[in-house]
Amino acid sequence: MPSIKDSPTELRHLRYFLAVAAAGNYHRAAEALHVSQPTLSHQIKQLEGQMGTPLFDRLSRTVRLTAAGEILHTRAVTIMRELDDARREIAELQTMESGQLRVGIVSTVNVAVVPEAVSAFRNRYPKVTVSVREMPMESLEAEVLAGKLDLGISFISTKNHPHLDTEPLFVEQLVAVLPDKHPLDRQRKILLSEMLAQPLVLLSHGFCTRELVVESVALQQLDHRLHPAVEMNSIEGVLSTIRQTNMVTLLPESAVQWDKHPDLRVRRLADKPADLSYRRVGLIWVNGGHRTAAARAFAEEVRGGLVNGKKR
Amino acid sequence: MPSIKDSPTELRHLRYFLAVAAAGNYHRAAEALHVSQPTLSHQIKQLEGQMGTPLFDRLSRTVRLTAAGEILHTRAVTIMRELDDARREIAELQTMESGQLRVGIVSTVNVAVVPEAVSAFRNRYPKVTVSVREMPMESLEAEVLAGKLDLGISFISTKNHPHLDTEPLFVEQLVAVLPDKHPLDRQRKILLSEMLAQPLVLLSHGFCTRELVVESVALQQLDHRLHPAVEMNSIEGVLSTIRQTNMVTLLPESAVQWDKHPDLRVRRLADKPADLSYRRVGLIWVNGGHRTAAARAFAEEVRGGLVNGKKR
DNA sequence: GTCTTTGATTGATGGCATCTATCGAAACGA
DNA sequence: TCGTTTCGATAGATGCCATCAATCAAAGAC
Repeated sequence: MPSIKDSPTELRHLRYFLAVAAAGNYHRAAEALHVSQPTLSHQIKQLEGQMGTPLFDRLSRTVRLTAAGEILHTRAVTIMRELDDARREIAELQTMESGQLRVGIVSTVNVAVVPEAVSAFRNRYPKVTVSVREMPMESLEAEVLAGKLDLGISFISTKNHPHLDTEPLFVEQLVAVLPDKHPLDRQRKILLSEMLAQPLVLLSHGFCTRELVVESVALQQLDHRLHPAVEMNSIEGVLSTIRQTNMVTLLPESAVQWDKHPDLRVRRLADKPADLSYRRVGLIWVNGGHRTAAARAFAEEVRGGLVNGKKR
Repeated sequence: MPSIKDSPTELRHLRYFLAVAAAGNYHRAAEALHVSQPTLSHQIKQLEGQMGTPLFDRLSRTVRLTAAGEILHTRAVTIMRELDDARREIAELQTMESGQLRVGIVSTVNVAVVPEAVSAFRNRYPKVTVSVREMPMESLEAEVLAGKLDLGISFISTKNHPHLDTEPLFVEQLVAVLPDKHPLDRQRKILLSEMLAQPLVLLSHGFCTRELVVESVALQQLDHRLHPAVEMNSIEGVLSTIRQTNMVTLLPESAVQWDKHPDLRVRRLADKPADLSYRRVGLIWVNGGHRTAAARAFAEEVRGGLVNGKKR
């Protein structure tokens, strides 16, 4: 099969064309381009063939653009500038002199880890636009997969989507929260079963932290059914209620900035770790995908905000 | 010398890149491009190397643009459109669906030849902008040479600029112009010397038609010195003066639309042609230059307006 | 006139885009 | 769970074509 090759226009043609137009002279243009003059002649002739008309008037001592040449010249200049711009823009993306970072998180990590990381990241890379969106774990996975998020911080487990790479950050486990001078606080150890025997204030169903409590109970196969005395749909509400009613609650450790509540007592449960439900919180990346420089830097900030897998 | 080749970006890379982005799949893109899939892989990898970052995320069943890929994509689309536009614009120039025609003329040809040609040209190619500038012969030559005019209509002689190609159109020679019932009109023949014996109305010095008269006198080596009775600086003025004073004048034949002046008598001089100065009027092109389609078409109109080298 | 400078032409060469063939991974279907 | 299919990546061979050196022809410059 005699392949009909008509050698399409290449950027090389335009580069040579622009050089000749600038030099007004094949020899000097060839010199500037570090190619031989016959090469230039050949390529320009080829370009003229592709355009269907001469681009230069070969006068005795100089060459000059024809009308068609003028048209191509303005276009070629634009084309070269576009390509340069693309290169510069991409380079800026890598050095994070521009670009955006889109992070999706589940609400519990928004208390300390993420705000700190965002702050540090913004200080270091002020030109990068940061978007942090709090959302349910499922949407988060979907958006990371769809490329709408550069990075996710979510719960990770063995049954995460196979196209997602995960990296554990810390373990989120239940702590007992007691008002000051509560009787349980006098014990050296507090067990989950002891907490469940108390009148409890819990978050409403649907909150993922509430589900964590449910799972913990199920894990211990306690015959207690979970009977919260009060249900509320905000963490702050739960905490205020505890203060004023002398009741207690169970919350994930990282869901609250405890130092803002010095009047409350926070105690780890003394059950064996295996007996406690907990969730690993971690980074979520697309499996084969390119990790944005900004996303990588942000992940580093998040890791840096944690020591030995615990906050601070 | 081991030449350090870093294979610059070519349009081929962008074409392949766009095809992959559009297809979301190397194999289908390769099919659409009529190249093999390994070729695509190789070229895209090369482009990614040039950009310094991956452009596609290779996911399991599909490929997707990275952030850098998105940036390059918008630029590449622009680049391809620019090139297409250039091609289309140049094609329009050739088919005269656009463009401009810049003609320079000496004033004598502006009477009949040029207006007719302009009219015919505009009817045939209404999309082409026509610019006709009347100017002295010297400026005209300079501007044609400088590429500021596509075509000139001027006097031509052996001593025209060596970088100008000329094509004779017609010969402009002196005619005697007499008012009705002037005594000279009764003669079968009128000689230049007889005209010079009359009281003459002539154009002022500086008009090229006046110089033609001077040259004619010099050519015949008549000892007459040229003593015009009246000098005027407009042809219409000369003609009006003749009507009212019964004087006569000498003018180039093609400088006046004689049918607009039925009351005047126009007589060729009966001298041997060699004795008469005359000017060949013709087209002037730049020597090695590209002749614009519009200019060629206009030249054809001019030629068509003349028969046997005479008007009409 | 001679010498220089211009772009065009010619024929040879090697770099690189392209091919075929193959691999390995992953998704899908039974 | 095991083929089967569908991805993209890789390896080695091939041939087109950009490139070069050498040369030519024309036209200024002196």
